[in-house]
Amino acid sequence: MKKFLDIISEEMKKAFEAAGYDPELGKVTLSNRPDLCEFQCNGAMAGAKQYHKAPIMIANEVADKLQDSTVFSEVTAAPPGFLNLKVRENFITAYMNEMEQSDKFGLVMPDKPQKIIIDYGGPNVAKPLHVGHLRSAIIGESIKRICRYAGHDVIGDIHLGDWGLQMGLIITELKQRQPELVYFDDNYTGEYPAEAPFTISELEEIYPTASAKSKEDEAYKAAAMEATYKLQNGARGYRALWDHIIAVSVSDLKKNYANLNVEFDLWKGESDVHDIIPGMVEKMKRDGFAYESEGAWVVDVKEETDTKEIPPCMILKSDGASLYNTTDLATIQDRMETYAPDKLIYLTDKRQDLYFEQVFRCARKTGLVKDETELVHIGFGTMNGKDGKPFKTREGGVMRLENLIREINEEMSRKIHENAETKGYQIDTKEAEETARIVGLAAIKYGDLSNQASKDYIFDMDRFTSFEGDTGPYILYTIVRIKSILAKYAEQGGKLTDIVIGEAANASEKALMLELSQFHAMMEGAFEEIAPHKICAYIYDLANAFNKFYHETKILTETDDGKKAGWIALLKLTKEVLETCIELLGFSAPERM
RNA sequence: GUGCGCUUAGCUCAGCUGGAUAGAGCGUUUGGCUACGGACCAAAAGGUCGGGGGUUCGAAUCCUCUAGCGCACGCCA
Repeated sequence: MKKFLDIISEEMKKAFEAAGYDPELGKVTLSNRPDLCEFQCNGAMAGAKQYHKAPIMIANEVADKLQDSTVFSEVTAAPPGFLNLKVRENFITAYMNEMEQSDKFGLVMPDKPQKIIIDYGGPNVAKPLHVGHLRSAIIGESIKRICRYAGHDVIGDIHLGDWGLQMGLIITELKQRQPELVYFDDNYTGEYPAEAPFTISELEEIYPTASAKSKEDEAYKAAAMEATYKLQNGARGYRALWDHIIAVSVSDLKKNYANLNVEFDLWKGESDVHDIIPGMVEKMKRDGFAYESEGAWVVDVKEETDTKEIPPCMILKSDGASLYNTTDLATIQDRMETYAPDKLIYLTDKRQDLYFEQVFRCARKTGLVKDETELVHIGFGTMNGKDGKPFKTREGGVMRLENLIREINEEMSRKIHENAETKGYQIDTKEAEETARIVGLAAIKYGDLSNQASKDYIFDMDRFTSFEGDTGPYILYTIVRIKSILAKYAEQGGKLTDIVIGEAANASEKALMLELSQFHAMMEGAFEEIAPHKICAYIYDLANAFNKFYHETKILTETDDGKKAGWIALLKLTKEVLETCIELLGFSAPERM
């Protein structure tokens, strides 16, 4: 169905045309003076110059044409030339009922869905997730869901760091600790054990140890580099060991991401494109794009219109080894060949802006992607502590993600028990724990997503976990409250199906409907601008509109059954929209809290 | 040095792509509970939108200069 603003704009455009003016002037926007009107049109002022007429005269003429409009109940011209609008109750109500009956509330699906690959997460195997991985996961997951909801064919790829020196370091350390393992016996030809010779916690301890040793011990570092080389060039035992490392690490990662409600469609990594790198590099050399510079191989990516010097994109280091760029370029090639996406979206720290500019230009120039393939880098800001500096533990170290989640959950759990106590109801520990997990996740995600992704933001535990104000828990509370009313209504024998929203009886009810009617425009904006924070802003407004309506309206005690059913229908639609939105943000609401 | 980004209420953030009196939340002050869930609602106070100049009927928004802060600038990822 058409966006509400488009429908009423059409009505306004007809009026401009009927009055003898350019219909394009009839664009209607939300009112920024809710005390005066619901919607407004500023076209009269924009057209004043063109028609050599005072804007108020134009506005008056247009308003005249709308006096018996079926859309507007009120059209008034206000100096210097504003058109102040109110829509008819039956008109907005019909729109509400159409939303309720339509799939995705009537959101228009694209004629031709795009194939979109989103590259987010980006953890390294054998290293625990820390707070630095949080934003990529949260924002990426939400963008994936938004694109999918908008009707596109979306693939989320975690893009594991699974092929670099870190793997050689781990292998080297393992060899030092357990040299007797068959993986290190070059003459071994039998099957390797199915069981990994280490657990995830051992693995997580091995890497930092090895990394520290390599920084102090040259010989150790050389051994690690050799191990990396052997692994990448097909040493059987190392490859078997690598398989174990990946398996142990990935199963742990899956568990951690599942706790965040983050799911990847693909678990590909750097290792998957290792084999196609030589061919890709050769082709770039052959096609004359790559040339040798200071011993390394690079591709020029500067353009005439640049206001700054863009350094060339390096594809091979002077020692002949590949680097981050090489892997990313090869991954682009692989994705184009395997999935032929229309769009590639990357989520990383915004400090990589220039880097991705180089990679994208290089991919375009060397023909890895088609001209029409969109390459997008979403650079997000840093998550800072209350002091405005990058988030750290109390001791000053990097905080592990699971510790952060645990702290949030403990805080949530405390509040839930406290609440149950003041409200005087029993809550068993298990339910409290589960609810704390759900609400805690909403607190973290909403706190992150409600800010513009590109900006740094301050992670404030007290603020995010608060049930008041612009927070995840407040949104959930509103949903839970609606659920509670709907459940009571059903208990009293009320039907939740085949009910129709009635005409608004008061201002707050109409305001709620108007808020609901903005869903489509908001979703379009969130998708086009890849901006989850727009969803947050919307549901916050929607929750406020609902709470105000709720406060003024006694629903269950209403004696007019038709009226009551109409309100229930409106509540149901509100709940569905809210739940859809939080689903797109990547969290959900509990049954009670 | 060059480039990019940011600067809006005491604090944390919006601002629908140029419109009327710049909005929320937290905090502060005040009012509303036999509760369809008060984790709510209503109201007050709080601003030279970093600063200067320009574009025009009209600027937080566009242009320009400038200050402060952050970040990035070939062999890390």
